[in-house]
Amino acid sequence: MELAARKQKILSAIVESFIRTGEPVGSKSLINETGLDVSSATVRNEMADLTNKGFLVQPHTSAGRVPTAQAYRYYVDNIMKATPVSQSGREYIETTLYRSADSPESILQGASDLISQLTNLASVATTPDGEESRVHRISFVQTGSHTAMAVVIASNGIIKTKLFRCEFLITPEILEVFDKALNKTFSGVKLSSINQPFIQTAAARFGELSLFMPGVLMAIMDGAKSAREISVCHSGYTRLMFAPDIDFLTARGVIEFLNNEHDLASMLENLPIDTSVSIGYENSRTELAQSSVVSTRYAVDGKPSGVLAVVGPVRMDYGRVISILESVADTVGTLIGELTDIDLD
Amino acid sequence: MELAARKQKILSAIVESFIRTGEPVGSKSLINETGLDVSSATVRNEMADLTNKGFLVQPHTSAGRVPTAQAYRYYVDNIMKATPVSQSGREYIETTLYRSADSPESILQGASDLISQLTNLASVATTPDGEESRVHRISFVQTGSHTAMAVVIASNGIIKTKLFRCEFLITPEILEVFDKALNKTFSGVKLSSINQPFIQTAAARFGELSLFMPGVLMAIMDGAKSAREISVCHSGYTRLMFAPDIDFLTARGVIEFLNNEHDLASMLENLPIDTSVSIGYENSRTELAQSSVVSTRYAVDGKPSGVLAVVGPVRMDYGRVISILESVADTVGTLIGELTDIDLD
DNA sequence: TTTAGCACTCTCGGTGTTCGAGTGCTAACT
DNA sequence: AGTTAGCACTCGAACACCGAGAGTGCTAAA
Repeated sequence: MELAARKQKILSAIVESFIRTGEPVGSKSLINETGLDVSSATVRNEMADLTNKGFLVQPHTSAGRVPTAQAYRYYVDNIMKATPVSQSGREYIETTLYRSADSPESILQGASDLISQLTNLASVATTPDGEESRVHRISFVQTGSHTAMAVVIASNGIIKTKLFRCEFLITPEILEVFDKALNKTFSGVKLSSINQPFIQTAAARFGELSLFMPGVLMAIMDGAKSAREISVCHSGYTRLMFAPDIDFLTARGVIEFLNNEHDLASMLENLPIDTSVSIGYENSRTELAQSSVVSTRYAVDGKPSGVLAVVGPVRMDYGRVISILESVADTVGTLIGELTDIDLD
Repeated sequence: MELAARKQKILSAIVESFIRTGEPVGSKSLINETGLDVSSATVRNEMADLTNKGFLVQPHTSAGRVPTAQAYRYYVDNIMKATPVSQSGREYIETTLYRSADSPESILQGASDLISQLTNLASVATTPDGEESRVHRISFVQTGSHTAMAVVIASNGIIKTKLFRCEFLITPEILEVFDKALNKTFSGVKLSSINQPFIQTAAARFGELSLFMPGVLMAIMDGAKSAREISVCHSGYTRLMFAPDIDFLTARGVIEFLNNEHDLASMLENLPIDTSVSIGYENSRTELAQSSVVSTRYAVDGKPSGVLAVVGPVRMDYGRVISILESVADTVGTLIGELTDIDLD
């Protein structure tokens, strides 16, 4: 639905004023604040129209108007211009993230921290999934007389370590045997196909040698699993409790939801590829009906992968949040790209 | 201060009733609920006395009495009997924790989760400090053409991995050289003495070889540092928000405090060795003035080390919480003890 | 189409008023 | 001397009421 120029101007002014002050805005004060060249009565007429069309509501008869989710939606889609991040802001993002550019997990934890800090809201980020990657190599390190560590190096640059225990005394020779046999079996295998049946077939192939291996095989399976699985980083839940318009129940609901790995992951999975804004009840989750979620995906080697998202009150500065998210997404994408490029032959 | 038998009985009844209901308790209702064989007037007289002595307060003239922190203190010290954990409860604790008995960190994260789940409150736990431990061994794993991982194995069983990057192409031979040279330098060295100066002296000793090593040395220093430092696990902050008597501001303050690694660590450090209860304003931190902290330390090989703690409303079931904490502490102590015993020669 | 004017509506903050739970005190009782 | 019944008193919670102020919708004139 397209709105006439003046209606749009008035709607925009209302949304911006409300985002700023959080107070319902009346016809008179709107004229005072913005330099609109019409009388309050005209504004009132337009407002009545916008109310009929579903863009505004009145908390009660004698109060000003408050924008509905539909108004925010229109504002975000048709009016708002993204406030681009300044040069110095970009540099800050790059240098901050570069400092934690060790592994995908630490990059994304850093990104989440950074986003939360810049927006002053809660933030979540997911690592790229590893469904398509393969085992690059598996190494072993002795950590004790009966314990050792398996290091699973995946083709997407993710490295996972798992400890395991053996009944027998571990020697360098034994680890050598493990290394040879297991790399032969696992190298190049897709992470997603390393499951219980695969492990059992592998064990069968090793014959009696497999008796020595239950711990190792489990460790590898676990390692492959966690290298394959998306992991969710989050940051700044307390900031949410300081955000305006967020009362106890809302904050509690949102934080509880964000802490529930399963539900959160399933929501994040379903987010679109582009930057998107979910306002209030547009969110599928009732816990988020009082909040908005702004999300985007970063691209690794041109392919959209993990998501970066911000959760905050409906009344937030969408323009600023979107541009911060997109800037960080850019940087995260390149950093992770470099990680995978350089490391593998 | 010792109280006469009847006074003590009344105080106890008031505290227990208030813990249960959260309502100020009056003389009449107290008689109804407990089987006290005196009249309400007598109870009133005793109550007036207890109020003078500072054990009770009235929110207002015509309300019942509410126990003060002093009353809880007296109750915890003189009246309360610890509710021992049942046999099945103990078994549950043991089997749950055994499942995550890989490393000290995972044990303590598991312990924190478990405590929070059992008490329905927020919980924090710290790993043992590594000030006294030494480097057992350092191993290297190649992870890419220019990257590798240093594995620092400490004498207390803590294992830390750090990634590093080299300008030159890494080969197994180079890692071999690193392994020899660095284990010679670092094996047996106290973690606490591996700092910037130590690294610099070491680098000087390697002569021109050290030019190849800045990344490795940094990785080792970082690894040693994180193996030495106490790490704080926490769990169940959302549960705190569901606890009775915890309003938005209190919850926010407490959670913000718990999220501040530095402040939290300094509080935990100063906790006594025995099980202790800090009630309301007894806490040094103003953020915790509305809450109570119950804490204990687990012992590894007979030596008190990390702490387990619960944070919750003043009105909590101290007996239950204390016994849960102590049970978990027992199990954590033995599990960590086994970890360090078995793994080193 | 815009605007001035006006009657109307509804919240907010302050002010009684009632009701009930709980108290402290006193005098009688054991 | 300690305990208890009785009673007057206190204070907060709940509710109704009121006036001020902000904002509206409608109408009639520009």
